[in-house]
Amino acid sequence: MNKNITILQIAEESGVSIATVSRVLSGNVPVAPKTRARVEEVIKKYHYTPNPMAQGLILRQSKTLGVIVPDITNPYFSTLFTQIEYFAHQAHYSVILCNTSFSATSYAGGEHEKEENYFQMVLDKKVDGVIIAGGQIDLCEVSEDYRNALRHLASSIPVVVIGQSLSDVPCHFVNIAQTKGVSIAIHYLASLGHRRIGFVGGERGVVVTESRLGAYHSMVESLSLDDDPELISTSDYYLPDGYRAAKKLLDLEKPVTAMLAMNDNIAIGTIRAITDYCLRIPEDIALISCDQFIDGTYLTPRLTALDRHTEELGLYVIQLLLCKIQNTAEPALPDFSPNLVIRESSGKKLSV
Amino acid sequence: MNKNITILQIAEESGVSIATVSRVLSGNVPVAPKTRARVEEVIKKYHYTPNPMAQGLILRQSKTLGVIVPDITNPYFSTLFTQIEYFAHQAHYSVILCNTSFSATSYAGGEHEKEENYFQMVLDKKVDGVIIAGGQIDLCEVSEDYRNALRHLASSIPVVVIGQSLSDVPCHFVNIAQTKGVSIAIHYLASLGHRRIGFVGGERGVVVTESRLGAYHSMVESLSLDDDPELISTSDYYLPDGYRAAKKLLDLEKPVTAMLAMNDNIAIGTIRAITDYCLRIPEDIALISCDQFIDGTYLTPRLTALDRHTEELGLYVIQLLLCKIQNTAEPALPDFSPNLVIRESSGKKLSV
DNA sequence: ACGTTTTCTGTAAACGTTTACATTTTATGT
DNA sequence: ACATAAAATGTAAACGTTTACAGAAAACGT
Repeated sequence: MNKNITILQIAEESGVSIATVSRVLSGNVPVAPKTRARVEEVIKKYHYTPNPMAQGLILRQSKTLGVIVPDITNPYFSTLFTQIEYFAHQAHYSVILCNTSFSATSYAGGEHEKEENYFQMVLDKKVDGVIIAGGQIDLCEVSEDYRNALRHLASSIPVVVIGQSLSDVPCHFVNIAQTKGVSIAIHYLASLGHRRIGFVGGERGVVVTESRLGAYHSMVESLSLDDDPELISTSDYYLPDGYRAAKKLLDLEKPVTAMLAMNDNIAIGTIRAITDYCLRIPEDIALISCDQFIDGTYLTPRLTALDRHTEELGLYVIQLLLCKIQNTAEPALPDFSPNLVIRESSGKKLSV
Repeated sequence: MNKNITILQIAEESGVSIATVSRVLSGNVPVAPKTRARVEEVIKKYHYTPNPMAQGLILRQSKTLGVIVPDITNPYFSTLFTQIEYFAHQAHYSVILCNTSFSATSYAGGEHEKEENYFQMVLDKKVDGVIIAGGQIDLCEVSEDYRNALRHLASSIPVVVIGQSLSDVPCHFVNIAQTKGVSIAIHYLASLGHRRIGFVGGERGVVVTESRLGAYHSMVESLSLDDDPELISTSDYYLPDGYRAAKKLLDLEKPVTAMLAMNDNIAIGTIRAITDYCLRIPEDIALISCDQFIDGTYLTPRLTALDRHTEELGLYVIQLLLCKIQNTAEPALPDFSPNLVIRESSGKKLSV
């Protein structure tokens, strides 16, 4: 709508060539103080900033990043994004957020856009780098199409992926061990005297679920807890799924005394289910959640949960990406071991 | 990292001029079918897509939109964003998400970036349009700086703002009445026999809070309910705030029999507080939330809440913005009246 | 005052497109 | 077959920058 003011007009108004204007803008090139002052004044007067498209064209960079997540409505991803965006902005990058799939609740029909399309999109957009979190990378079996698309993307621009490493794909994979948290939680429950611990929620075929299951099993073995396939009740990651999964556990002949919920949504569903069976938390059933996005302090009961350090992860991946783009030294990998925040829901030591 | 393939190479390989290639790309210009086929083949072979910077430079558009929100971690904004991004993507726009402030919990220190800076940023980025939701616009008193910045932004590109109208600012303001929902909720509670209804949470000086307070008061008057300033317990919008605000109401000498929580977070905090006082919901206190982002079906108790139609709002604003950009007819304003989803927490008719 | 170095500034090409205009090719009517 | 109209294609300018290179001005030593 408004006339766009260009470097040429700045040049004319300050009586120099466009090259000089460009030089005062760039800052690190010698230009006579007197000239610089004059030009800067005119720039200020018109609030001039260089057209990023023209700049991008010649500099071959867009100062734009892509972030690809499945569902920004999920607190895990929005927390991650918040960190990414903050530090990107500090470094004068803006970020395009790509939301590849709708959560079933947020859009009638639960439509999905193929992630591969978004890979191509950010490529076409000429973003300077991409961060990918969640989606197909979280599946144990990644499709060949996805693999190829990711390889293609990563061979053009720096890509940081939060998830399992894929061989032959030149991304920087940041893989957070999901096993430690589960071990800590189970260990804690066992220390309180629990022998039958239910595993609630988490989709099969998803890396997190499977590795957590692995940790669950090895803890069950090493602590000689009840080893019963019925104690595993997986489901999707949303609230209603958790509700159903928990019910399955409550219908067992030999009841569980503790449950490990795969995330806060599952935990809320589980609370609902336990209450429906007129049981109390933690008196009848102890509960621990593997995430803490909702502040467990204020849930009823106050929820014991694992803190996954999502903020630190976000900071790390954006730093990593910027380093890759600017070819500087990579930051050290922080310690992402989760810690257990103990509240009400896990209860006290069982009296035998 | 990879060699970029340009229109020139496509032209050479298919033995035509770059103009012809450009024409087959554009689609709506006559080009001999034989030529078109040949060129298309080469394009496909190289997966060529035009450089958006070069295109943007000459076409004076970036096919990029800006969305400015205070906190993407808040389900209201992430739901809104999901819709916006989906339809933007369908229309071949990508969207830059600007998160102007950190929620106190998501970043140590709770830093804030001035929204005005982001206004300038999207302007510098040459986005084709902007959607603004939340932030200063939600304050009853908008600063002059903000006003000026917004005016400046809106005089350059199409801007859709979800919030109160500001005179002399050429934005399209979408203002959702917050009063209706409150009226419905209070009316319902009154119909159950409640006379002392508490107002929990919501920051003073914020438009939503004040207009809801207005609705509250007029309902209290028209239904001759207890009119007591002590029944109003405002606070911030986060969970711990709701907890504190609810406690204040519970400490009253003459207790409330029902509470209206300003959103789900407040409601969860309120549940926690009521439970801490060893009171039951809804038997002792009925509760209604003004939002429903968490699926109230699975909370304990199942939460009665107002559905604000946030998805529809998202769809509407993105449609609106695209229409403004493309100069097509505006969509009709949908009916955003919230509806009350009645569940457990509001209870049954009081026995007198 | 004059050559020489140093510092500053201007010219012009390049980035990869789109499109008005000119030109060539093809189709049409006789 | 030929003039003419219609259709397809090519040429070149333009979009707004950055920067290598060249040229001008200032600073310096004698």
